[in-house]
Amino acid sequence: MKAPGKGRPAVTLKDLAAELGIHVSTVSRVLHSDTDVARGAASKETARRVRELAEFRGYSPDPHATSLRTRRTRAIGVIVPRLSDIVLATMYEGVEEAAAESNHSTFVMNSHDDLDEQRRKAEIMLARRVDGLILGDVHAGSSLVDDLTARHVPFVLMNRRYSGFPSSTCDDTTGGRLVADHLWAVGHRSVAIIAGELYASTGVDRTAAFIERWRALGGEVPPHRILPSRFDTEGGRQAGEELVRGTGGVPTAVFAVNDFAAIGAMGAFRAAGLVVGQDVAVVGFNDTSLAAQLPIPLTSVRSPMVEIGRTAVAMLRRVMNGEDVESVRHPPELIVRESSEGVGVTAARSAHAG
Amino acid sequence: MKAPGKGRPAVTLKDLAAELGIHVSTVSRVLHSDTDVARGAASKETARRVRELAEFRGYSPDPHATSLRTRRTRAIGVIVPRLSDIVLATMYEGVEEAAAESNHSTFVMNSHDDLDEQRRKAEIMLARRVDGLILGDVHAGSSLVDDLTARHVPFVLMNRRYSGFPSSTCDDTTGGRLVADHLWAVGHRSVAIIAGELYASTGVDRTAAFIERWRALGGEVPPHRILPSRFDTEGGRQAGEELVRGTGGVPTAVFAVNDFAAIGAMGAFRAAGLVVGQDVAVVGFNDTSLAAQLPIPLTSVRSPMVEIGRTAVAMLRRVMNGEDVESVRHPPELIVRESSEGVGVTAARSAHAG
DNA sequence: TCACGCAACCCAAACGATTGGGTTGCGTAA
DNA sequence: TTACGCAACCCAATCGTTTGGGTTGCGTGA
Repeated sequence: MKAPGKGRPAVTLKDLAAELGIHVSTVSRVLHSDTDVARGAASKETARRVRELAEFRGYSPDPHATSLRTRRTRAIGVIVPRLSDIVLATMYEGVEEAAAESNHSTFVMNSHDDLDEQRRKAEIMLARRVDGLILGDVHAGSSLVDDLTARHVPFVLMNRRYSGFPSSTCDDTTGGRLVADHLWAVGHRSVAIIAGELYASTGVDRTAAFIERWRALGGEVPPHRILPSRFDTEGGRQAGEELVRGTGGVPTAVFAVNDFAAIGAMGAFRAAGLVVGQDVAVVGFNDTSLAAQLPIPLTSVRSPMVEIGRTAVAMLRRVMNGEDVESVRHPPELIVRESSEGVGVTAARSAHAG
Repeated sequence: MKAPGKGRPAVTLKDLAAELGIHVSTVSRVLHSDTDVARGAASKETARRVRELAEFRGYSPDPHATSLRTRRTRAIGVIVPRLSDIVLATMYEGVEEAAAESNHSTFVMNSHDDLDEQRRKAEIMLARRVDGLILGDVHAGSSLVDDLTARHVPFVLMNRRYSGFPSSTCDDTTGGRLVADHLWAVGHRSVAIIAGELYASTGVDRTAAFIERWRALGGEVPPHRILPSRFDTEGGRQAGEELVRGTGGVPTAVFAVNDFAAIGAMGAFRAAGLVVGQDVAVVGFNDTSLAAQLPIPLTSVRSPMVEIGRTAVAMLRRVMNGEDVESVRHPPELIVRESSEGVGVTAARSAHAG
């Protein structure tokens, strides 16, 4: 197989200037002004010739020379727990889109939700001289955000919030309430929560809001029915198995703060001989593309993931301009499907009867 | 909320040199030699002082100045169809890991499997002056690879192969055969294939190998039982619905070239009142983390996704060095689960009987 | 008539790092 | 004694852009 080898030298401002017989600074100014002539830098005619030649030769400014001179890179760094989590990958799509629209490039890195790795990755990005950071993996109580602030690094949070710092998230509080209202309305009274990681505001907020609303409705969620978990299918399965094994019987409804955890839990229930949607209702969160297509379609709270990513970029741009920004909590929407619908009533009723 | 504002100026070689009272070139050479002294650039004692101060001041070389001078960026560009596809996201994790180990950064972009966008993204990466490209989205017959070759851009392919160019992929041919052997052994004789996009070697190779092996075993796959599809759950559902609607009855086994398509198909079968694992066997591909946790665990072909990504980086490094490289096809492994196991025999038998 | 303004340019110093080629000054072999 | 080698440095050009500040030369108002 052929080995392509090195690329060829690119066209520079100097090349263009030489070919046109004018000075590079003139070329530079022309190519930077969007108007016809750059604040008197060149005649209309010269400007036209410059632009034509640049186009013809396929000139594209060297980003390193530019960055070296201007001290900014038009690059933003994004850190997420892991891109193989569809939720974060989708948010990143929004980030990439919005960044491209404002002529920025993005670097992404996985931190695997590890504190040391978060720091390490942030340092790598800063060493790359990114203009700002988007953190999608902030942990409750992490000192990283304080350090970044102290170092005057422009950044915003995404996905998870952290009080006192600007973030673009789903309104997880509303999301949790929607689920409580739904399960209550369908007739459930005995519920459990697969609550996610304790360091992630997503799981914490969804759980807290659910509980609060549930109480307001007159229900109760006993502590042993609130299970911290990983956010992936494996985590959901473990929590599901624990619920099946647990004392006091299986609840009639389970709220998993994440679709993947919900899927894992469904697996555990099924392995225990329970039919999801009949014996036990399951609700997830995020309404990833899988939810609707599962063998038993999953009720889930739809969060505007792409929009969350886009907003994060918009906010970061303002922060980089030194402006103040307010956090944005995007409203979610409950999508009811078979896993918790209609049949759920049966489970709840028979549980009451039994 | 506070607006962090701009970062502060970083330490430069000049700063270090001034503080030590020596010339910046000496500092540069010291910091670049891994040995005690740099080919006689400084005394042991000076070298020590330089390194100590650099560490103390937190010196990190400006990548733009370096790139400007050396004409290389230690950055590699990665283009994938979409990161929200767990398969590509996982391969990218391998890429990121391996790149970090050899001190390279990576840029990823989504092309959405659109030819124009592939070109556009590649141009953006080249404008960013990446040292090389990893393409995870090559289309059969695409001219992009030829153009890149003509321009002497170092690149390798990942995930999908393209004859004549170096690639790191799963051995999809073997994968397709494994599935054929398995379904045949379990007793199925009436099968269908949800074949994926026709421009992707993954789907094409898996399908072709399955068919070839199936014929060798004495079976047959009628053309109307080979359904091209998108790679996501929606695509699988559509294909599944078509199979259900189709003339000549539903096959007893279905091979979807992708786990997500398999999940979509399972949804369609279930909606039609068929029980997967009993009435119809389903096999997926890639063994994503979902497969094992589904309500009906999915038989799937495990492909070493992280390793495929890592290998792509290793290959690209060689290409960037001007060396020749051979394509690597990573061997897959069949993981049999409920969706096609045991019970499948029943379906096949009763189909024969009926 | 003459200075003054303005259009249309040019000049050169940065930005931070790398690197081929010096320049010292000292020890030592012939 | 002298030249030669070598260790330990320094010098300056260079990568491609940007940008504050010139310098021309021509038209024009007073």
